[in-house]
Order: sequence, then C-alpha cells, then structure tokens
Amino acid sequence: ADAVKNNKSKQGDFEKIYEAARQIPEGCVTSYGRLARLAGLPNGARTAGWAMMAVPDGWDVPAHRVVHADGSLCVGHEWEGLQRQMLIAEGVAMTPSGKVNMARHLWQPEAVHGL
DNA sequence: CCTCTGACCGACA
DNA sequence: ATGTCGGCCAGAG
Repeated sequence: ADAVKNNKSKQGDFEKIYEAARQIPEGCVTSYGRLARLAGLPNGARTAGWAMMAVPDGWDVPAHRVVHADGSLCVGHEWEGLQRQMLIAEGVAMTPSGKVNMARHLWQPEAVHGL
C-alpha cells in the first residue's frame, strides 16, 4: 500500500493503474480496459496489463483479479493456472470454459448502489 | 531515432 | 459463436 509512494520512479501511468487495481475488493474482477479507464488511461488497456505483469514484488496489487473484457483469464503465461486458483479461493464463480462470471463478479466502482 | 512486441479492446465477417 | 484487423501506450534492442 504505502510502498507505492516509496517508489517514485518513472512508473508514470503504472502507479495510477496500481492504485486503481488495489481498489478491487475480494470476489470481484475487472478487465484491463476498465482498470485503465479508472486509472485515467481510456485507451491504456494494454498499458494496464503490462503494468500488472510488471507488478513489483511486495505490492498490494491483486493482478489475479484483473481479467480480460470477456472474463477470460490471461492464458499464455505461467500464472494462468495460479490466477484461476486465487480467484476460486476468493469465491469467484467460473465456468468450465475458464471464464469468470463477469455478471456476478464484475467490479463496479461507481455503480455500487446495490443490485 | 526507428522498429517490434506485449497479461488488451472493440468491430467486422 | 469464433477468427482476423487495426489502434492504443510503453519498454527494450
């Protein structure tokens, strides 16, 4: 958390993305594009994902709660399986297809007026 | 400085 | 429903 301020390197937009990601509660997931938008980067979807991958060790950034816009996890890296376990461990419902129930766990930071 | 790639997203066939 | 194309931002060679 506070470690964020500790690193004042030229992270730039990364920092904002990390802060936004840290706002994600348990049992909730969001897409890179949405996260980037909250971070102030309307078109920084890729930058957001890149930042997630570059998450420094020791940070409070739950990159495992960040998935694709379709709810599918980022397949192609070593954390693919790990991420899935973490989401399930948090109580996130997933389909056998390997996708998250966006309609149920889609984090809505502004539309939290109850459902 | 230029070019390529990358945990992406949205649109179209 | 899936597969392909272009666009966006940032880092590394």
